[in-house]
Amino acid sequence: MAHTGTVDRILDTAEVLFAQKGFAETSLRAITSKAGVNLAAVNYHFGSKEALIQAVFERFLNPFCSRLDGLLAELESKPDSVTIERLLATLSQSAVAVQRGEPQRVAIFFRLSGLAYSQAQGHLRRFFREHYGEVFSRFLRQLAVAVPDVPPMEVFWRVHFALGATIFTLSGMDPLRAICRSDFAVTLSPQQVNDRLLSFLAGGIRAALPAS
Amino acid sequence: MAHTGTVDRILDTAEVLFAQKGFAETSLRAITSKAGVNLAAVNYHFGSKEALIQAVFERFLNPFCSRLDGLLAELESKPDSVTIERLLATLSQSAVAVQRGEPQRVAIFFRLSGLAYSQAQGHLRRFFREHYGEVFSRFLRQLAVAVPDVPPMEVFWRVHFALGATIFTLSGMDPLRAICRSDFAVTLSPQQVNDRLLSFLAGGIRAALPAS
DNA sequence: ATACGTTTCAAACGTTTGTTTTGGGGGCTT
DNA sequence: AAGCCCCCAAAACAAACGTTTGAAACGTAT
Repeated sequence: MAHTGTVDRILDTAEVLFAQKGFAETSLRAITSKAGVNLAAVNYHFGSKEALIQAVFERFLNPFCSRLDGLLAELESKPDSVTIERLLATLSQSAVAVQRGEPQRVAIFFRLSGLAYSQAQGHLRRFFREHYGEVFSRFLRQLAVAVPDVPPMEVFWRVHFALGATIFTLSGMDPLRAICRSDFAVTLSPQQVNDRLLSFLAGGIRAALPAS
Repeated sequence: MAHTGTVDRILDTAEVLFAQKGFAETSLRAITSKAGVNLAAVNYHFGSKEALIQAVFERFLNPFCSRLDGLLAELESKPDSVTIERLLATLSQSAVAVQRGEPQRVAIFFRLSGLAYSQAQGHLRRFFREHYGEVFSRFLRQLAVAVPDVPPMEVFWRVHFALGATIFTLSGMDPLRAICRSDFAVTLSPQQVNDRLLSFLAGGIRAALPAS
């Protein structure tokens, strides 16, 4: 860990602080002082705070999406074995693969995604859709194949329901685990929480359609 | 609408602006100028910006929770007819009941809740738990009765999964409906989205437990 | 050793933020 | 009328923000 460059030290620190407190609530001074670099380094290397935020996302989403894209291409070659569980596992696997070392990196990633979604900053939503919209559509098409008895539009909505549950859960993973420990005297690992989430999502996606 | 007091004009405006842009991103000057009141009025009537945020939530959550509490008390008297669908409908009904007039008020409410959750600031989370934790526990107990084959701890987790899906969906209700309209040429009403969400949640809560 | 492009640094810039101050009007009661 | 209390308004306050500046330090190639 010693002797990493200024750019990476800024990204490492910003990623954690953004996830902890949000974008507007995290000042460049807090980032640079904790990272041990000069205040002006952010504007020098990234141009602006907004560009730094996007750089944090890119460092995560680029390897995640390329990995996911590759796995989805594999699945497309054998379409009869595509199930909800396998698709969700593919997502989970892609997220885990890009966290080099720290296991809590996935939680940070989803927490940031939740922030990006809730803070309806126009620039971030555009950024997401332009850069990663295609992979998302690909995943959506695969999922529609996996549940042929659910119309595509219903799949669309249910994927967003599932996305919300996922982001929300992984955003508040640690506080929720603490509540679970104090209320039920049971300490779940993040992996166990993940398993529970996945079965919930699969049940929701497969649920009976509402009587229209 | 004419001639409302200064306090209510501040609350009405703050509620909308907070939901649109977040707490930190909304300045007191933006609120007061749009509300047509003096800048100092916020600190005079509420004491601080933080207190204003809490006041916005209280105006929503107090009637909502008292209404929900009454409906839950009714349900407790006849415990054999308690189902997931009825409990979820009770929630939905309580939310709709406290929106006097504007139907979009519920969306604002959930959007604010999502913001409060994602901005993991201690003061809001404490505030939520202290003021409304008991009603939430009551709802949780009722739900555990409705699904006797799901252990209470699993119910706890699934409720939070459902909460995430709900907050996320109602937070981004309008953008999601726009995407649905452009991708599928179908315009869903908020009520129709709500129906779809409820069946998704019921399916998730009832899903098969993960093979531990 | 000199020159050059790149990176770092301390300092300051102009804005915007939440909050406080000061003073001036109504509407009461005594 | 005088005193009191609640509310409003304009101005000023100190602090924090993102950003910019100009010079110093760096490594490297000529």
